[in-house]
Amino acid sequence: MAKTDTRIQKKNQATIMQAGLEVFSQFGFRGSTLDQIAKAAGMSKPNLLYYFKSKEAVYTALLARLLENWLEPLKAIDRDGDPVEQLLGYANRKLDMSRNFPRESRLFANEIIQGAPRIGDVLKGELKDLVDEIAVVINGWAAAGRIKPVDPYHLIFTIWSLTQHYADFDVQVRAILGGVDPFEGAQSHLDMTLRGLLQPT
Amino acid sequence: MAKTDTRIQKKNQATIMQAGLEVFSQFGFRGSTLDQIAKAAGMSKPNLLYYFKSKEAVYTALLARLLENWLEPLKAIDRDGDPVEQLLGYANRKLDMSRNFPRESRLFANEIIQGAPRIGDVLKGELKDLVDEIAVVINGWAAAGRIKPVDPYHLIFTIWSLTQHYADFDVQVRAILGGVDPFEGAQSHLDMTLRGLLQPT
DNA sequence: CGTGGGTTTGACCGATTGGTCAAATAATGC
DNA sequence: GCATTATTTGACCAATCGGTCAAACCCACG
Repeated sequence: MAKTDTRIQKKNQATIMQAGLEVFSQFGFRGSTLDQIAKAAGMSKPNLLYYFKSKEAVYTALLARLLENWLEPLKAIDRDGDPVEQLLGYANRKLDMSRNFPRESRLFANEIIQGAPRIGDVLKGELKDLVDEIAVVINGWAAAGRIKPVDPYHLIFTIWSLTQHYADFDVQVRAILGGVDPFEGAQSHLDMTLRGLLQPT
Repeated sequence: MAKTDTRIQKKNQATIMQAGLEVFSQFGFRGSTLDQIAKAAGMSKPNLLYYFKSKEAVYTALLARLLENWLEPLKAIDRDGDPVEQLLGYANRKLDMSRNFPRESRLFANEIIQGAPRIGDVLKGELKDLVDEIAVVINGWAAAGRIKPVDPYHLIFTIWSLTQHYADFDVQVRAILGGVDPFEGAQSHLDMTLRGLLQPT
């Protein structure tokens, strides 16, 4: 029953989620309409609802998939690696995600700005636990003198904001840079910022 | 004709803009409804439309007021002052705005994320000109060895993202910090980050 | 007072919203 | 080939959307 996903089912579900990502990331949940998503997916509204039982179902499916990819880089930090290398590697991975998946970043940003009504529990649960754990590691690094003493939580916020900014505020960044590719200079500037903050003198 | 704004007119216009800020900053333009705003303003929908001729009029009035306050701190940078002091002062002013006017920040964030359909011209015009001008000043500071050599544009983006993050992602920040006040540690961490990036060795 | 302006709102409008349903169509297994 | 199932959609629904309008209200000022 649950395993009978046809080729065509998989394809249409993927198409719908792609279309939903496009629309939701631009207008947020309440600002998006099923007609918009159906049109972007190239199918009729009833056909869309044949695969997802509601607008909310499309949205939560997108959020669920997103959260997996979102937490992954944080988990990938090597607690036994070189501190500066690990933290810069994490930041660069996040920056790559902003470059390659800007719509996912904006979908997430929209959800948070609107008060995270659907993922507040994840933030206070899984995400907080993960950050708490990393914070202990970072505090250990600082205590050992391997990085400068920093507040680990605000360090994490710093990395998040610096990287996601290029996806979420893409329009503004490009308006100011003119024709220059934002990600060209972003990476080296990000590295420089974090090195200045972390590297022991 | 244009000067006959009664006491009650001023009061109701202010009430409506307050309510509009509350609603728009949470749901964006398309996700907000006139009924919501009218209810938040404690008046009927036709009464609201007696003071603003459309939903769009409320929104653009809010954006116009916002943009003034938004550009002001950037203009206030003293081109002849101490570089590090001026840049840290600017960052701290922006952080104060995130603390004291988080809804304004989220209103702006919503508009940008959604592609800035109503203020794209301001971004590419007035804002870009202002940033270009500051960039020249910063490059001058760097050339004189008064700050480390940095890309002035990405430096500005850094300040924007670091400060606005605390308003725009407030829910996430508080979810992770638990009961701790975010702005407690934010300011010193921000200062440390920028000093590490700017201060010549 | 009372009257003329500014103010407020209930009722309503056409358009759009999320979602349903029965019927038509396409694919699949035998 | 044919029947069965999966897929697709036009037509439709109640609710909500932004906005209108005429009538009621209120409040100064003579």
